[in-house]
Amino acid sequence: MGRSPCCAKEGLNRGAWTATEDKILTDYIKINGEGKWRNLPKRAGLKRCGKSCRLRWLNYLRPDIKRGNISHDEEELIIRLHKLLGNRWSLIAGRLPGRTDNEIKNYWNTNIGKKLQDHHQQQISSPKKPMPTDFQPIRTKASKCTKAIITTPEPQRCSQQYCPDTEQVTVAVEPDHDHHYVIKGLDSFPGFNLGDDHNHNSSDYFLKDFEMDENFLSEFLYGVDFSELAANNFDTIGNRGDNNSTRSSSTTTNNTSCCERGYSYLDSDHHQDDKLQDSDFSFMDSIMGSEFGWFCD
DNA sequence: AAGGTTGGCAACCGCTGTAGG
DNA sequence: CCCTACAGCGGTTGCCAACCT
Repeated sequence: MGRSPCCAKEGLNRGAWTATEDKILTDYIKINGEGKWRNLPKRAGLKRCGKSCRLRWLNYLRPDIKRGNISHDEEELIIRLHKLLGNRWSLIAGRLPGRTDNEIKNYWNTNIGKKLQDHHQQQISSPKKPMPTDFQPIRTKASKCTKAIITTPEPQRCSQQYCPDTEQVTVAVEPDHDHHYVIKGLDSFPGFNLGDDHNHNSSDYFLKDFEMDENFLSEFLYGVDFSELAANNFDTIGNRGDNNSTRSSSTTTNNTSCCERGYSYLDSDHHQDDKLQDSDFSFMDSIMGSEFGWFCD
């Protein structure tokens, strides 16, 4: 039916796995461990291709697979991660213990994606609640942030020399000796020199866009326990009594788009510590937004 | 009751990145 | 540097049960 065989070899089983095949595969992996998928079928005595064995193990037979429906918390987490990561199902699954990329992908396609589509249709016919205007994840094939575009609500504050046509300023972002990403050269932008001006709050400035190369995002997210964050209430990401995590608390209240509501780097309280700390992901709630109230209704 | 339709999910395909020779 | 094998990933397909007419 249109689908060509996974492995061109004749005599290999295809389609649904039998209980016997499952047992053979499970027993083999228990003894020999995962990996070497190509040789596994022959060694285990299975008439399957290696790819098929790997998939069956990872998506179904693995002992740590969580069964049952996706919970509300998990769903919210999936939405937020998808907003951040796009269709990087394996990355999303990595933050949901016991869930597989395939499961999340299927869930998205059959539930969440449809809800979003329905909501979009509803918005077109009778707009009620605000929906993110740029409902697109940020670029995900990225690994090192090299440039950031910052917007200010007060364009006139920005020197023409640096932003001749718009309210935007592009600055360089470089890793320091501790591998923290630092926005460079802000002091040279008169409009952003906040050293003697403490009247600004963190909602005044926004990172609008990022220019990144590979791995930046992965490094960025490394070590964040999203399941824990989910369990402790999404709205408090980065603000759970952590004195160093106050940057974004005031950035989530306006109605600007999610990108424009990105991490406010120029918080006057922290201008002397312009670093993205490894453990400080307080900007996440700004990036991912609190605009999903409409979804939960 | 029978046939058609839909939705959910498991499995497959093809592409890509990476390591090793 | 090139080639090959392998593993992993995301998109797509097919099966089947539930639902509808």
